[in-house]
Amino acid sequence: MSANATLAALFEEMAALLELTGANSFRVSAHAKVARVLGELDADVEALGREPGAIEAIEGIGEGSAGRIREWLASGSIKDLESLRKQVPPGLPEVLRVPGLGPKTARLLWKEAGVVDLATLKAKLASGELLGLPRMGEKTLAKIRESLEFMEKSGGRARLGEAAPVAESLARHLRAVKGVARVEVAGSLRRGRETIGDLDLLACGGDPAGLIEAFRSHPEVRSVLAAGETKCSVRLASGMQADLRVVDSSCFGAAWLYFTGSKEHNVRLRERAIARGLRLNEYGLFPHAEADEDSPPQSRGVAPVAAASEEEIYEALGLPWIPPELREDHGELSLRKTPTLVTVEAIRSELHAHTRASDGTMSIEEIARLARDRGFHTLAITDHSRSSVQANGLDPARLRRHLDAVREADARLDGIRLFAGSEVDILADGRLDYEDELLAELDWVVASPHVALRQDPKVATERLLAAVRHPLVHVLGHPTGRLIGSRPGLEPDIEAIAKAAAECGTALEVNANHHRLDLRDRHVRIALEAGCWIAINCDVHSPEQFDELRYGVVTARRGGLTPDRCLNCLDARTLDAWRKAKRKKVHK
DNA sequence: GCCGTTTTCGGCCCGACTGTTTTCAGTCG
Repeated sequence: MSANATLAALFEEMAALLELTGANSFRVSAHAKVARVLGELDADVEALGREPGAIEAIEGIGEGSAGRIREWLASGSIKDLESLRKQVPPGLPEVLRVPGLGPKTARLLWKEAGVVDLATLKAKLASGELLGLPRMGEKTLAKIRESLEFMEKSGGRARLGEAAPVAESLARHLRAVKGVARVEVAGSLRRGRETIGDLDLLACGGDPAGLIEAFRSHPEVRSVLAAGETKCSVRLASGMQADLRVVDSSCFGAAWLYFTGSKEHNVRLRERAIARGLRLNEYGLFPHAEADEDSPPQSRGVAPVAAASEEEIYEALGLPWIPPELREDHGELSLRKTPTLVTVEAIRSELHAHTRASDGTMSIEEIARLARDRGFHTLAITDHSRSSVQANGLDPARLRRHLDAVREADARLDGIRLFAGSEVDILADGRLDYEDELLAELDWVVASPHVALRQDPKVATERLLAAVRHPLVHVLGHPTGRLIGSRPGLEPDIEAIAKAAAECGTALEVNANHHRLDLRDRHVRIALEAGCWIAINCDVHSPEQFDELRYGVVTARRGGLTPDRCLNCLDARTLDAWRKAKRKKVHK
């Protein structure tokens, strides 16, 4: 684990321990913020530690935390953390992860009932001895039991590609309710995060009670967690939680903004509102409350400055509309105008696809026709190379016959250009899986790591650098090889890879498969800052995988990708020229 | 603990829902 990730985990732990010792809540959230900032930091905190003042310069990290970070970098431990660990049972922080169970309750259970971890919590729930503690009635205990059960079964977040279809099914179901004007997805799904904790939907128009009734009666709903007049939370059969809010159409924009988040982005907006003498909530942007009025402005009939659309709220705050994918408090509030990010519609080619020759399910002609039907002008056929035995990789003789077949199809089919290429394995030592002589015969080379994905980061960096600098490679495919939720993959120095890729003109791939999303969002940002070309590829093996494109696009958008830096947005002639120029450039 | 178009002290985002309350604390997003 990198120093950044380790320190993020330690600050996360400190925040939890502080909560459990009953520390000031602002102190707790300050630690949690330091953890978040460290986790998302692009720069290496170890390197920053060597520059005086560099750690303190990071927004959200003050003198105290910077001191603790340096203490850890120098000694490998943090005194304050060690002392907190002595005050709290080591298993207690995991009790905080039980949904519905917060710091106050965890502390109560610990101090009053001797709960020290999930195991003792479970045992004491079973024995009935928790009943009768302050605020611990039958219903509360039943909810805790249910939450524990849920944690054991599902344990975590769903992948974007699994959550999105479920949310869309719920939205369609709600749109069929009589009188409904609008139903939209919000939350981390709208922001396009690679994993989703729960689904957020927003609706307006029609009868709120009818909407809530329709929501809780969707066939996927297993239990209802809460249902009020405007809000309903359910647990789905998949274990995921889904929330619906019903709002008035006059404040739909404020609600959509609010429930899209992120939480940190919202906090920034509210701070900005206050600085302008305004007050922002999910009902709108209002003139700030007078000192003696502490009830919400909307309940006093105060007219909002803006509420109906997100655009007018941002405008009233002196901001351009910010695409949801950028709402993470990563500096987006300093944007002067709305960036033109890449879209699914702007993608005109697929540059990484497999046929039956290796491990795909389609013939050359079938996949070519599908690509053409989707409006693509170019498709790169890139079957696996010989080392990928499990994927039926092609040896040189088979590859040459396959190239002939692709070129024959290219000549025969109208309306689509086929590149005869390969997805060539980057071997563990950085060599490619075919001789240069053969690679030179290919129109298109995607080089990807498939084996030795637990390499030391320094070795992995050298390995990928060798592929990026190879004169015959066009694209570095799924650079880290990670699989979300199941395989961490390589941890190369992405800045070094990006720098080399920019110099050599090699494109870096955002693999759109929802298990991969590799490069990930923050890597895309690093690549763009270095000046790289990006390719968004579905890595198609079967027809439905063309539909994964949107996950790749949204990931690239989160990294700030504009169409002018995206290979797949080039027109056919320019792309072909890029392909040829790429090899000439490096051959010089 | 962090931070600064009132500030180096005194703030720090805001409302819905639930359960156990007889007016509200706790949790969540």
